[in-house]
Amino acid sequence: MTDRDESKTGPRAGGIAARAMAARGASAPDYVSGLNPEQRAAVETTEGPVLVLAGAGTGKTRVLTTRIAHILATGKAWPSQILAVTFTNKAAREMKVRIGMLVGGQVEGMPWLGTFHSIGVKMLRKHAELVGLKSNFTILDTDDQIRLIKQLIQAENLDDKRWPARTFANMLDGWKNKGLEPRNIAEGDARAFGNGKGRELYQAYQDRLKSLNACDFGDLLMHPIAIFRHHPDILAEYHQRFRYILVDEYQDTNVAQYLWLRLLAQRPERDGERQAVNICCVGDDDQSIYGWRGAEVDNILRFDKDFPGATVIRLERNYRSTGHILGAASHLIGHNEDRLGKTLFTDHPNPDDPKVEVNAGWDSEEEARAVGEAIEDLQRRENHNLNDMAILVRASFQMRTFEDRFVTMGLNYRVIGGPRFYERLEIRDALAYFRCVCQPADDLAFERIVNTPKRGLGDATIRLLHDYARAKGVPLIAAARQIVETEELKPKPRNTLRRVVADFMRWSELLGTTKHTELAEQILEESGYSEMWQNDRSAEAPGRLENLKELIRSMEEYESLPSFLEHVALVMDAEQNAEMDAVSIMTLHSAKGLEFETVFLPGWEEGLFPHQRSLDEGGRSGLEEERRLAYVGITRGKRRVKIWFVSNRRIHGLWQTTIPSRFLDELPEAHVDVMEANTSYGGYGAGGFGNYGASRWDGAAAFNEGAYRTPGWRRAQAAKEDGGNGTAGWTGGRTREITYEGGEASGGRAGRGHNQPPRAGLGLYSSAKRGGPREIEGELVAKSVADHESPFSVGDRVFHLKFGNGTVALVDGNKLTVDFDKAGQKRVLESFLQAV
DNA sequence: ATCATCTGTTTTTTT
DNA sequence: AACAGATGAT
Repeated sequence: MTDRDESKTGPRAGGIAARAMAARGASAPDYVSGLNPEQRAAVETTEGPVLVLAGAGTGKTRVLTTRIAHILATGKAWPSQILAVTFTNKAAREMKVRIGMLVGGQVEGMPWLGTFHSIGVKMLRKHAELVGLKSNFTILDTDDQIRLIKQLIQAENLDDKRWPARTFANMLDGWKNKGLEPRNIAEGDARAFGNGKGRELYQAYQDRLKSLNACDFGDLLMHPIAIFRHHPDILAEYHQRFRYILVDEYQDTNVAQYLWLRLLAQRPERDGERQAVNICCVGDDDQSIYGWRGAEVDNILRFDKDFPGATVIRLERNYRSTGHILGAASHLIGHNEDRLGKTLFTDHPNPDDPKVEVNAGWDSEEEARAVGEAIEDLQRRENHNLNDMAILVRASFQMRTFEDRFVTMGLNYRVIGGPRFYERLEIRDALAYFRCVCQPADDLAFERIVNTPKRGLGDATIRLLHDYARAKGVPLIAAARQIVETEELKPKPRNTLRRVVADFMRWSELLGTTKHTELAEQILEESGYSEMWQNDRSAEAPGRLENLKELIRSMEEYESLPSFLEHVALVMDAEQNAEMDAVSIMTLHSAKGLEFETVFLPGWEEGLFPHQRSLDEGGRSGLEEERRLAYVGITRGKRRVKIWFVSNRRIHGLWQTTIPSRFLDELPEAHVDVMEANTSYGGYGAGGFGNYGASRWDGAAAFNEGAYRTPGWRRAQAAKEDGGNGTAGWTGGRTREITYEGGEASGGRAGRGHNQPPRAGLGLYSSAKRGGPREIEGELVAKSVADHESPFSVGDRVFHLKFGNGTVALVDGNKLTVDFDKAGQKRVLESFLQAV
């Protein structure tokens, strides 16, 4: 190990260790005083393997950070001797801040606290030559990766439509997540792609990466693993260095990460004795939500075997949420079979706390509006900060509706993990320029910008350049430099290319001398890239220029262009201004680890949540992962959780009727309030979701069978039969009309009839008075659907809230085919139509 | 070489 | 519906 660390130089004055030691009290240090016994055990059991099973909100991060502070304070290790791995950059950042708070001041000197990937790069930079890379290798992002794969597929003379690069990229990712090299992948997998050329493509891809002096995300783990395996001396150095290893979110580690960790943690025997492995993994099997990305919950279950004699500590005392929220979450997650089984509890149950709310909406727009109103309400009436509220969605496309709504309302919001700064077109272009300057072998970057802005260097020229480069075996930039001295190109492109090459050479020379921010600016100016956007009259051009400025600004904090590029590749996410008061909108996945006073959970509908794809691809375990996601969502809330579902959602551009998520049925009545505006509410089991969407049951036998054994479901069934012919749900034609008018009346947004606030009494819960026809505002809600006697017949003119006017073309029970004047022919439910 | 139009695909989650 | 990529016209 060449870098200097504190084990050699001693604690620096003002360094973290020094401060930690100063903070240590004579007896029990005060940093443990606020801990409960389990937490304290997790902090103080520093020696040997420890597995902490930490339920949501049980102070997991606190334990981790305090443990580190404890190790430092007791002088067991220097900061540089602690390896602390987190799953996300956000988590790493937070840990740094919190350790800093414990120890006082900023954290410096924890060089090995970071994500698997950032630590991986750090190691790889040091030993790059061992895997055939140079220390300044580039990290490819998904976009580069796909472009490269596409080239390879074409080079193999495969049809790139039949064998999409994206698919292969996903396969690659899967293999690397499992720690598989080309020779190790399953035969079947290898044959499954590109006419059986999967393995060859993988190998070709790796070879190409090497010649580009690049690696992808997976390699940041794969390469270190290979190095550890083939160079025991290097591994031994790391063994010696890392006295303590801490791993956050252990349930989310994949096989590659597991192998990497195990190599670092398992020490060879010495004098017949296993050396102490001071590894502490913290996780929660109930929050394992990255199975689709190769995470193996199994890792957490196997901990004992990997590290014999492990101490297992359970944290079940929840400090975050109310009893109702915990009750709802626990009951829901109880439906999972594959779990270690923890039960969260709180010391402060309070029956006055608000129950978990379930709300119904007509469509996604109404949902957004209702959520917006609820937010304003909390703001106004309860004086809540927007910062204390979050909307957690299953899929990012859901965010847009909320954004649209909040913009018109003038409500501050902040999208977390949305379209990423560094993924924007202009940013990627600019970065490509910088990459070319820093890494002359970066062909992908060069290709990206040779003709951006348009210079007249089209396909033909690039192809020639490519061939030339391949023939000479040099990178594209080098080839370009040579080719302009030959007669290969026509004069016009040749001169243009010569200018481009000259530019890059000039910039490269400035790299060492000019300040990097100035150089960056200069590159964007001289290349004509800034000008390109200045001349662009499109609406987004000014924003793009602004982003470019922001890019330069954010470079200030880094010392050089290369180090900035590294940051970008790893983080991909720019800091957001956390200053202003704003509602957060994010996916459930990115919400993990966070908490909010109030949490909104929209989109609880079958197909969206649980997501259809999880169901299709993951079967039961897929469903269980979705349920864990729901659990994560609910447990983000400290005081209020408000769930929404709607009956219409636009998917792939067309409106679809949706039915409520099965997860709603899995919530315990005792902790849940079904928000209903109207008259009689007969309990949500009885009145409720079961009845909703009765029309969907027509062919949905599967829906009735199998998984549905919950009390709520049975009640729903009972109610359904109870209602007998004619009272099932809201399929009655008049229902729509009533709700429609209700919506208009209080909706406050005329002209958009389909928008309608929840108070209008959708009949979604069918406001069950058990056993009888239901009434809403004095009107009979349900009509017979049993005999399917449609009020419509072929040729009738009808109106649909989404599709507008049309003519009935076919009647099939309560499903009608309608030729809409504008929207074309659609198959719709009778209940969505009104006679005109 | 570049632009316009047409096609097909897409939308789960992320380091 | 929105977008990317491909194709054909200028």
